[in-house]
Amino acid sequence: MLSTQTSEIRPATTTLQSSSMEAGRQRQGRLWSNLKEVCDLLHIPAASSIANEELLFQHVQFKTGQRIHTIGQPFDTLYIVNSGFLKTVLIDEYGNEQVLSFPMKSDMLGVDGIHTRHYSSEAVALSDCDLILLPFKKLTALGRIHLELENMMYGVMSRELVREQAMIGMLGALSAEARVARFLVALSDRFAQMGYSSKLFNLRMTRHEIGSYLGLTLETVSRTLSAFNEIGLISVDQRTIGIKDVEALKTLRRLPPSRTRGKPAGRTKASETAPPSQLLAAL
Amino acid sequence: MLSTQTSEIRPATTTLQSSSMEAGRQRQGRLWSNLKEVCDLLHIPAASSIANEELLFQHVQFKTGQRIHTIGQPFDTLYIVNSGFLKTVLIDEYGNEQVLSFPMKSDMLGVDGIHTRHYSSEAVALSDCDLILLPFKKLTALGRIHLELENMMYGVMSRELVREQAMIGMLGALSAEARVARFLVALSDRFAQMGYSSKLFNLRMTRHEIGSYLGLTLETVSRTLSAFNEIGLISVDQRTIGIKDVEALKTLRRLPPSRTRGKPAGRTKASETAPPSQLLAAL
DNA sequence: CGTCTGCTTGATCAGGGTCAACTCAGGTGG
DNA sequence: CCACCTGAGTTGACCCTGATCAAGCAGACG
Repeated sequence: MLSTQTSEIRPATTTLQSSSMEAGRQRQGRLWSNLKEVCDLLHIPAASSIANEELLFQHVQFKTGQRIHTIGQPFDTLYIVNSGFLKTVLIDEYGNEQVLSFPMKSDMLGVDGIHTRHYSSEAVALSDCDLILLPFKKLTALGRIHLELENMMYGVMSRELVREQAMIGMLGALSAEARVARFLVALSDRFAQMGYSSKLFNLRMTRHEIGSYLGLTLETVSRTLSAFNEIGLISVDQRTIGIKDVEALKTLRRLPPSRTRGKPAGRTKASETAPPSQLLAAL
Repeated sequence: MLSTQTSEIRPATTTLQSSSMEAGRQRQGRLWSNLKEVCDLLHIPAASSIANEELLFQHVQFKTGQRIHTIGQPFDTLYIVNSGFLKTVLIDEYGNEQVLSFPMKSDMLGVDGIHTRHYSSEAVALSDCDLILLPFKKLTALGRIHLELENMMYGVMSRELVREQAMIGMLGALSAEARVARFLVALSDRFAQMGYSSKLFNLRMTRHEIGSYLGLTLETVSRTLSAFNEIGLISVDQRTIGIKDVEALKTLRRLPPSRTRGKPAGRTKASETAPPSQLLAAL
């Protein structure tokens, strides 16, 4: 499913269209990347690191719907997304899914497995994907030699932590409209930084998955998108989203104008700057 | 602002009541711990590590209400809680607080600062605290020599990540009653593992802070505690909580019996096991 | 002794969840 | 090639959980 729009980079172990690859080489019919390429992908300097051709990391392809790892499975490798889109989910005691993230290019997967030595979440490909394998042991050993790598590791984990903190903040304090709005903005930014259009893009996930991610029902997501569409903030056509008014989406405030406030004594005096914007009064 | 309580780092150079300290030694009128003590505190083997007396980490005391670090402040050190209770908070664009965690003994603070080199959250002492300073640079350098330390670092960060994932799952899927119930169970477990009573303990935080942490209002928290009290799950007297029926608290299911479900095709067939328990019908 | 902060409890309201009907696109098989 | 089926998405009607507003109380503190 979704294969129509997936497209994306598909190294297909068979014919290797190196054109679509930013980096990589074949060996034994598989694709490999060296340390420098991995660093580039992660946006880290990789300064002194020699483009060591002996030090190669294997790529692996997953097709839409395939599981990268499951909950409880023994952990031993991290993954970097080279191309494609995924979701990570938690499964609760009743078998319900809770989406935790939508990893895409340059994101790292599997970090949650380090602690208990078993993955604590499940990762599934939402499109055909190309991932780079990073055997954890090997990686930490390397980190001791190439300090940029070590920094990268700490940095990536910290970044992930900050991301989740922001997520908690959002779930704890924002209205449904605000959540959806920020979700769209975040996606837009992400696509931009991957070199795609930030104004027009395709959602790789279902309304249900978005809802799970945002702590909402799929109906609410659908209704909210429709509402945004009606007031001209975006255009919606199935999975295709057009961003019309980023600023409005960014500043869209929670409807409950307070809560959890310590002292309204605005810390950043920027408090009252945001426009009143009862944009969604139309609802 | 708030300078009354800020004051930062106050190593209590004065009288040193070593009684309340589990480990540490004086030097220049300050308290220090060696690597082994730090490892013990974090529950990591610390096997080969020599009880290196040259390698000392400084303690710092904070009084109730003091700020350990603030958002945006340059990052250079991590903290381990040796004693006391804290909260970490995010401040949104309107000055509202969002509680992220309630760190206590053996928890690590400041990890979110690694990525951007600036703390992205604020930590405040909810009681008098004793923290151990871990200069990040020094720590990573040490990690390259003492591999247990390195492991510890990755482990702690991963653990924190898993904790936040669970938090996201909770905020995204559980009812108010279930959140409060799980919060109490988690606290109970935590106290137990610190050697305190798991059946009777004092909340170190206000209803408001609990509410913020759980994504609820203080009124809802208060009402829920009262309800638990009435049906005999717990006893409540101000900040003092007595746990009466842990099991009920643990299995207390979300009231909305579904949502976010992918396919009811129960993965773990344990789906229907939990008791129907409309425990709170009394509400 | 007045004030302030934390907590409890009640009354009211609405955001968003639930249930349900319907449309649409793609895939399948006769 | 088309009928049929399935899953995604949209939309409406209804209602419940939990937020909001408000009043009152108790302990801490100057």
